[in-house]
Amino acid sequence: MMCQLFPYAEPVTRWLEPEQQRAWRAYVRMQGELNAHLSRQMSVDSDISMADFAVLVQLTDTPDERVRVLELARFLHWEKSRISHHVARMEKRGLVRRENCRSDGRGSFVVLTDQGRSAIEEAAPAHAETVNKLVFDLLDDSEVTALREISEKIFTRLTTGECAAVIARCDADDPMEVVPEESGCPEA
Amino acid sequence: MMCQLFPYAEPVTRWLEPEQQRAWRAYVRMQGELNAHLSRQMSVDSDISMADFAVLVQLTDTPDERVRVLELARFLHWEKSRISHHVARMEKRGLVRRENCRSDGRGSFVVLTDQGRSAIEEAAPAHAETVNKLVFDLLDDSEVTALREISEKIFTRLTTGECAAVIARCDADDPMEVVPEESGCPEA
DNA sequence: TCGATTTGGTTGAAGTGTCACTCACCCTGC
DNA sequence: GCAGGGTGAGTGACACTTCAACCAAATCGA
Repeated sequence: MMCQLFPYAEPVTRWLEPEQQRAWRAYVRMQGELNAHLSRQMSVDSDISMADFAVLVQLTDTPDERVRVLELARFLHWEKSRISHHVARMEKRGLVRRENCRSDGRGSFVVLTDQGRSAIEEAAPAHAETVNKLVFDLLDDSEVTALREISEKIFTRLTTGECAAVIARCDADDPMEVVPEESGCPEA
Repeated sequence: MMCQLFPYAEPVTRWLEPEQQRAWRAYVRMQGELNAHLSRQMSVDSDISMADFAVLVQLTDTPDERVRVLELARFLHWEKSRISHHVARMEKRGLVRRENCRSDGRGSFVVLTDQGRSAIEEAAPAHAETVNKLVFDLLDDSEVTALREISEKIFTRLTTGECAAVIARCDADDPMEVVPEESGCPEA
């Protein structure tokens, strides 16, 4: 459809209804504030960032603690250049290390270092505690379920059909894994 | 499960329960993807960013389309240096203009320009349409309400008591929240 | 009245994310 | 084999965010 911007071109914009408007404003502000708070808390409790944490979680979730760069990008839904830059910075700090892939000359692995492992082991408990304090201590079971369902709906919308096509980044194999994973371990 | 990363340490970390875990992962991924999509769409539909949009919304919401710099920071929950830098960039692009405050020699106003006004008028309908398409078309009334309530709870938690104090940035007079003083001054 | 402190705002440097581009390698059809 | 296209990954430039330091005007306190 064409969202026309010109008054004479029959705008017919679908603005938000009042309750939607309230919900949207509330969500946007909460989300911004929560992100800010989680990052800040993470860097207070440890010397890694949320982004570092996300990378490290993926690595520790992998049996041999090594992941191909693009696979990392797909897991995290990051652009490959972002991964590349970020891994370079993490490597400089000793959290990970790169290794060549023998079976594919183009590829390379990101490998967890001892320092990286201890970094995430230090950060994870505090992060989980923060998430509990800021989110789950406030929500009853039905709200937790609602949060999950709403999030899944929107996420699915974003990663299927036209939206996914627009993204068209690294979504080669995204099976929309709603992996229960059932562990209680920290997350990304 | 071997999630006890500090088996010998007594802190007894509160990990997330399985359903919380699922909800959290879903939320985090949704939120990241939604942000990315909204930004991308905004810059496709117009030549401004989400940050520009936020600033312009505040300006158009104000009767005389001029706001003091720090007031802007408080509304948006941004740091003042962020506002300062961002306004500088927007000024360079002609979206806003600075003006000295005559009643307070230190202060300055950010003023909407014609170009800024037409920029937001161009961007707003498409943005509303995007939000509808990605969010509200998928949710029924009870879900919208749930989203608002959950968001408000978390936001309130973030902006009251110890959390707010930790932030301690520009929260002088935020109309939204009443910060109870009783929490003392948590420097840790 | 005058120094001390607070407040409004800017600046510079460093870390981060994105875009567009490049390079090297892999694979397929011929 | 080998040309051409696809894929894995890195790079540089630029936009954005944060932090700490700074400046000048305003205000406070004795």
